[in-house]
Amino acid sequence: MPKQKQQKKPPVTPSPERREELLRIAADVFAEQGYNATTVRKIADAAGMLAGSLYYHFDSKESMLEEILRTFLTELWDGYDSVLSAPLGPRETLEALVTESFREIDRHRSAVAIYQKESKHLVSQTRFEYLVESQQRFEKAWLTTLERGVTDGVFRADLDIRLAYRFVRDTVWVAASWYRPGGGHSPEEIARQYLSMVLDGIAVRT
Amino acid sequence: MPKQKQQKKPPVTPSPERREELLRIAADVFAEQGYNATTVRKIADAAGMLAGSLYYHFDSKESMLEEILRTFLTELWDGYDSVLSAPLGPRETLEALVTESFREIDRHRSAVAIYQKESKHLVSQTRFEYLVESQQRFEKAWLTTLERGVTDGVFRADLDIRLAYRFVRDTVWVAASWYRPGGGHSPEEIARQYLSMVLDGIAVRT
DNA sequence: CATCTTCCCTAACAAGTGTTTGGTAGATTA
DNA sequence: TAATCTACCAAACACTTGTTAGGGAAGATG
Repeated sequence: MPKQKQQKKPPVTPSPERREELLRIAADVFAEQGYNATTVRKIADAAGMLAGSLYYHFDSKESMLEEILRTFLTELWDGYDSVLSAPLGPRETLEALVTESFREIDRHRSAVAIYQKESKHLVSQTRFEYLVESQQRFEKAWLTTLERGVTDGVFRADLDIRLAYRFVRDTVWVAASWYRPGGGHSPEEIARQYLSMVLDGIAVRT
Repeated sequence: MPKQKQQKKPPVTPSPERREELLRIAADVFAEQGYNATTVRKIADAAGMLAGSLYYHFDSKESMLEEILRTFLTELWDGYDSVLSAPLGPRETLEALVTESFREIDRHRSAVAIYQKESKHLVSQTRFEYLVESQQRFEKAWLTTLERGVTDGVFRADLDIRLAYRFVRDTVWVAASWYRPGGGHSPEEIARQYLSMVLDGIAVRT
């Protein structure tokens, strides 16, 4: 990171559509090569322009990353909140959350991959504090649902609830690393299969 | 990557013990900050020396990464091979593989974390071709075990076997991202709980 | 027509990158 | 004691990095 001066926005007004398009391209490169391994020149290449031209649209490389992750999380919580505010039982809530997660993976595959790889190093920067907040809401939503399920007798009571949380969480989100849209499985179909395994296990019932 | 000339080893002979120690340190930094974000100066700092001094022990930064991953995979396959060659039923094989995996996470936490984050970009380089080979053996071992289980009637036949494979695989290895040795749970204890969830699910049986 | 706006290019910058070269303090060996 | 070896330092190297400044082509607007 060579320089860093003030961070005032340029007086010019780039079109939001072009911004979105460039962010989509940048997200794909970030996801494939990793944020740090991705140079602005690679992004510019993929967009068919030169490195400096990106700075007509964005303040910095880091701003692109932030906008990608923030857009994703905003949309994610739109979906989650509507699920969580619905009058569902714990099992139905879990099913809806998992399904919604796979839909988000389908829509924001690259952003999810970036989030998983980079969020851990980013949370220490004040600029990315919203990642921590989101993560806490996320954990609370899942833990509450699991606890509710145990209380209601629909989830097993003999499990470490925090371990179960991480189990479900990781199970769902790592799918972004191999999932490819249009690969025969719809998000709903994958969600169904995953839920079948998470809820009932892969062993035959005896 | 500024220069790159011949790759002949130095005529000097550094002690293997010191090499191992430095690799342990490097692995920790790689795992925490990511390979690309880790500069050789950071590694040297953590080791209490200067950047150039590392080159007395290693050819390059990439050599360190390769040796870390290769050491890990070698030991991993030592464990896996002894499990796979044992006369076990499919369920017992799966249990043993999962347990062995958590033991490896316990022993090579940093290497596992590095492997998960970086292997995807590395496989395209000829230097890291052994990663692909390992991954193929890995997939074959797991798929065979799962198929054997379906044939024997101990695993459910109504599941997409490749989805189940990724499910089990990811479930196990992402644990390296949060697992901390000496954190109350032994590898065997975590394996037991994970197996309970993977095999029987988290829902109460009705 | 002239002016402005949008969007990109050219060309450079300063800081940071992995790596090399030559040297040297201290222990080990002859 | 002298020679050798081990493990490091000091200082530079060629190159890459994110970023900036100034300019210009094409279209929209007056």
